[in-house]
Amino acid sequence: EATIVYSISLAFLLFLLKWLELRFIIFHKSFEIYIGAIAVIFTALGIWLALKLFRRDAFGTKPKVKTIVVEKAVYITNENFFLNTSLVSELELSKRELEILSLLAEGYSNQEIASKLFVSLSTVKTHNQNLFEKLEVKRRTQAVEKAKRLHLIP
Amino acid sequence: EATIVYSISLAFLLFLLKWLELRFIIFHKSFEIYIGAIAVIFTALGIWLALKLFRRDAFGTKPKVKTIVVEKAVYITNENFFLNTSLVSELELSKRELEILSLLAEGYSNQEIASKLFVSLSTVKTHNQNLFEKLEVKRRTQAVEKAKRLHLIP
DNA sequence: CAAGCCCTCATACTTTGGTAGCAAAATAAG
DNA sequence: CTTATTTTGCTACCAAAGTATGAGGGCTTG
Repeated sequence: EATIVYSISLAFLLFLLKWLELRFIIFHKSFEIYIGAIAVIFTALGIWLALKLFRRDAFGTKPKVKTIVVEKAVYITNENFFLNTSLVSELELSKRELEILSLLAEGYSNQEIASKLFVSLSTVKTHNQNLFEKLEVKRRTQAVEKAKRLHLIP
Repeated sequence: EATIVYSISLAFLLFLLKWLELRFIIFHKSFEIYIGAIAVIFTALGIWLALKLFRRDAFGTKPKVKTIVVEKAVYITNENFFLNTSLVSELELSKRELEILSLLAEGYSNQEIASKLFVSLSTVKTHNQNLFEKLEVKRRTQAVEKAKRLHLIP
């Protein structure tokens, strides 16, 4: 589109030049002025063309690289729970202990846990003992509270 | 700066033209070609100047819009806890019961709760009974789990 | 004021939980 | 294979939690 306009403009200008040539042929001394006029006109044409072709706003202000920073809220809930593994190793909690910890948090009794894990009540009690000692608590309810707080369980 | 370059370029080109004029004076027939060459040269100069002046990248492509999405972690903690009041009234939980429920969640024993609230152990036990019945649970640990799940406590 | 609810407390009893100490398998690590 | 850790299990005792039932005082409301 712009190219067509340019072509037409060019043709028109060449025609204008031809006319000027005929008209100012007598002013042989002003040949340089003539050339200068052409230079100026075509420079302007070039500038206009550049602006047109590259579809810039006529003002040519600052670079148009807009940086839009969008803050996306990521809600951290139980859904995206990640085990605090470093703390687990620090407290030297075993797999089984963590397993039992989860079941404690879900409100199961020792007997229920024993049944679920196919072990005896004694075993669960032993695990509890070790668990409470490692977590430095006295009761299962405290263990659950602390474990949740330390992200050991969801 | 660019203006200076332009001026110098213009001067140089005019000089070149003068030289060309002298050299191609014999080719009188190619006067139009000469003019055309000037037109093309100055058009190019104009384009270059426009790009230079308005500090565009030479490619002049589309405006670049950089969208940076920053993921911001929003931790859902006690801070944005709102009591599920409708559920409280639905379950007919009293103030005192909710109070005790919170203390249960924090891992306190019945005796500790009694001391904190300046009531007897019996009273706490009674509250617990009513609480468990209303929440339809059997143990304090289940009560805490359910209460947290139902947003009755943080 | 009587009815209803909440908070309080008590007794007696049952169940569950927690402590202490010990020890045998199973598994992992060297 | 040996050593260390984990998992499992036991007995016995004590502490805490939970159940059932009753009851008195305070407060609100029809």
